[in-house]
Amino acid sequence: MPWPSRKRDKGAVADKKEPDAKIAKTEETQKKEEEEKSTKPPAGSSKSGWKNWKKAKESDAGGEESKQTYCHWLLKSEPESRLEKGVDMKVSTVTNSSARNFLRAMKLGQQAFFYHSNCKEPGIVGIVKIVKEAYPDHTQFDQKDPHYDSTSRKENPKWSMVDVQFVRMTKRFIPLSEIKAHHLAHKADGGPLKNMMLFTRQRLSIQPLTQEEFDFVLSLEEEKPH
DNA sequence: GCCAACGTTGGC
DNA sequence: GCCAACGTTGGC
Repeated sequence: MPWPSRKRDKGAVADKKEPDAKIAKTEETQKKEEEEKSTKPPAGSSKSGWKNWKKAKESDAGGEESKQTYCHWLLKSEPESRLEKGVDMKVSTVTNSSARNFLRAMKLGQQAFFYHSNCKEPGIVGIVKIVKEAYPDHTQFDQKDPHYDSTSRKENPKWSMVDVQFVRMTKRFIPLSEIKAHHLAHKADGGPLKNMMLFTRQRLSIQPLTQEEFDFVLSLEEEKPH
């Protein structure tokens, strides 16, 4: 049986009960890396990979998905164990430059919905906040780690992670079905959830939310379940 | 650089 | 467990 492809995920554990859960994230495609490199000043480039990486992060802000300044997020997590290379993957992400860009756009203190996916009742269960912005995921350099990536170099790490901290559970479970019903209604009447990425980019595991989307979804916790 | 084949996500 | 959606890969 073939192992899942290496590009799959970098999942460190993000158990919501844990105060300093780490969410490891996405691969940068080689192409992207090259693009980023080309935006850097050619001289004096004996800077550390880390600095280059940070710089790339800043220069990356012009992409189509960064036109808007996002200040809230939705993080998908599978509540049940799924084994990958014999290791329990609590958080995973797609190999996707969008996911990577979003991860890196996360700012200290921003809040994110913690969403349970791939389970009987998918939906939002809680709120976490970013306590450490994107930094290289050390597991990609650890040969014994299931996420070891022989093609990633320390000077230019392919994978990143952020740290999030549990803030609180939502006052009630907010099921996907309910959010979806609003999304459909809002598509017709122009309401705040009309473009919500949970539906327009259904497979993206790290998604930004606008202030309006965040506020609206949060307001649902005050309502009676539907 | 198109696009068919393929593989995975994740709702149902 | 099925399969639609959709991202990725690779042949051309």
